[in-house]
Amino acid sequence: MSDITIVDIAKQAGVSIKTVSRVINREEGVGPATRARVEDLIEKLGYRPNVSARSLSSRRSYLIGVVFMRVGAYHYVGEVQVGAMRACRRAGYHMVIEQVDDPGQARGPGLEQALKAGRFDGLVLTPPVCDDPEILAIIEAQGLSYVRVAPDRDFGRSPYVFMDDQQAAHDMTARLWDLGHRRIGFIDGPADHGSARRRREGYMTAMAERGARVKPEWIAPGDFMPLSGLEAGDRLLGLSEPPTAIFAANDSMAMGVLSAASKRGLSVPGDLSVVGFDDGPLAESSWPGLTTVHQPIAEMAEAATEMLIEGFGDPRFRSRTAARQLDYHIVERGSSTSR
Amino acid sequence: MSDITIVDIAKQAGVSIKTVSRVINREEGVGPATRARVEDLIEKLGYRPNVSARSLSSRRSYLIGVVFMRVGAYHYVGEVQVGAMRACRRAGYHMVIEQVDDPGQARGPGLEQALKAGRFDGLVLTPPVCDDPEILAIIEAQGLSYVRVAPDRDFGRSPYVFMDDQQAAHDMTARLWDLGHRRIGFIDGPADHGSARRRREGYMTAMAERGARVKPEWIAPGDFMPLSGLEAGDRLLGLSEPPTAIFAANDSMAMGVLSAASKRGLSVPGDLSVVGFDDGPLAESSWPGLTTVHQPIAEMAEAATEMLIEGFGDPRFRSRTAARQLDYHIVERGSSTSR
DNA sequence: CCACGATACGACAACGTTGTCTATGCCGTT
DNA sequence: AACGGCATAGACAACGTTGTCGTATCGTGG
Repeated sequence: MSDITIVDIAKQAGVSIKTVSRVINREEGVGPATRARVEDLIEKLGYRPNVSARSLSSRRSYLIGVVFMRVGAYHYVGEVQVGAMRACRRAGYHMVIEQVDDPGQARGPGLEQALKAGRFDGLVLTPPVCDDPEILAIIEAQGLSYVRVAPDRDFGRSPYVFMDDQQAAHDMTARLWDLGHRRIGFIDGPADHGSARRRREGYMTAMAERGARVKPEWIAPGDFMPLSGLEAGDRLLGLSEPPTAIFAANDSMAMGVLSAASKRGLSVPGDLSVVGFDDGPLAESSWPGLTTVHQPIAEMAEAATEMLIEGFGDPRFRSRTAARQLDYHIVERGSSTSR
Repeated sequence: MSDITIVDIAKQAGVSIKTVSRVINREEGVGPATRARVEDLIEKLGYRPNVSARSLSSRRSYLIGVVFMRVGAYHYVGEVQVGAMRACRRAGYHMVIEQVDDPGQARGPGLEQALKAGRFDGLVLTPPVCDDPEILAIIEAQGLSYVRVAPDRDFGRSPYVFMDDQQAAHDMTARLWDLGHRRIGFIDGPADHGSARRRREGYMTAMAERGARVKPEWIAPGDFMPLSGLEAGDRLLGLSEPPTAIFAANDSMAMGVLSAASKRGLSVPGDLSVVGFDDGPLAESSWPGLTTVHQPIAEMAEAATEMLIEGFGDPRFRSRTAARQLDYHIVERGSSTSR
């Protein structure tokens, strides 16, 4: 760790520390010659401002917290981190991750302690945490800035970034229909997960628009984990009139359906079409490749982090909310075909 | 954010701020009565020490950096984070994640900038980053503490946590042999990945011990990604004398092998036994379930973080290295059977 | 040539802790 | 009674920045 401080730079440059501070922070009021001299010296001595001192004085920590729960695929959280990190690095921020321990005791001591330490300039909240009223209450009580990714409700409560899950699921269902499928099964996500709900609604709407009567048993419960996809697939395929296509609310569960099919000796897509949602790493590596909705997870997290750094999410302006919508697209692979 | 400081507590308790500081930090030299009074007041007013001030004064940031690269399964990084977070929370630390941008330009500006900001009390390095000489050089030049998880070389260079990959792969190979398999294929990991190399060596040793001549074409290249497992599996199964069992160096690639088998109409484990390494979420959700080596990833990261916080890894004592070994075990599922 | 505003910079006090050093009181010992 | 030693506590100066405010210096218009 370099031991040189702003004082050393100031001395050697023959200016006051305040002037050096101004140069560092790109403030006005420094002549071009002075500025150049100071900058050279900073470069030459390899000076780095001390973050703690800076934080103490300016009351900003340059720390962004990303809060999530590990439900379903690790992929989701991974992509969120990738996107948030891009935005953080661009702006010279660091990214602290805060994991919510458990769906049940969401506000376990861990998270609450961490939030109350008061270190964060702002938080990025991802589903399903972004819809947890207890957690939101804690955050707001702290007076923290936050931006949400794909929230499910309280849209006026904070800025957020989203994509149209419902429309995407609608499109996907329509595509299966156009391929000639009429008995289309759906595997649901966790009950309290907004995206899951919206995907189900998109499926329902598309079916209803086409005059199809969706039998209750066509919708199987799932929890976004692969195992639940296997079970749900097993259940659907065991019906007296099994579906000819299954739409899983995420890729992991779709993978489970592939397993369920192979277990029963059914070929995909010959005997059964299977489609998913996410376009994670599994989708392109399965055989056959999985037709799925590409969700721009990293981009959403990046946008949210950007908004946070730009000052949206500040509690003082919480009434002025903002939203950014990103686009999805369907990726056609081999797991679905016409009937 | 609470605006009460140590001064407020001191005033109300009728003691000096230093005494309050002592109570907070559980230092000696405070009478039981005084201590109780101060603690009550802290509790009552909801006082939280200001982290920046504390860092500035004590020269510790209470920030641990976890450095990784997203190679192969997201699962690995996820588990690392889970483990490191457990240790961090126990000790009141926060966890900053630092992603290495790209294998090629490992020390992209992002990571280097982040490290040089000098915020970290210490770093946890995971493979393959923990073996990157350039990154190690940067870290050591900064005088940073670090502990490595499953390093591949330079064992005297820092403390580390590990498990015996080679022995585990040896055991797994032996188990396949005992099931009657003689032509056992192996799918390798990335070339520069130490764990991958050790697993291959375990396989080679076990085969050699049993007098088996491993044909070069039995070892197929892979990169820990599922797609490479599919390709490698395809290749192995296309041999004129295909293996009766395939051991993939991780679960993701084993999943690819399952796909390759199903693509060729081979049943697992009837026509082919498949085993993996990791015991990630995929292993139990595939059909059939994957026989694999359970790797205690979270526990290794937790142990490493603990060591870091306890002061191992301090550059002043770098010569006094320490190592902790954790245990693996083989999880038997349905994907392997006797021949 | 003067007044005046703009520009460029500096002095100094925060920011809220911890580290170091010193002071006080009380006990047991001689 | 004097003393040493320990337990307890406080005073005060760091720590390295930024914020606020003040002050030279300079160019410019009248």
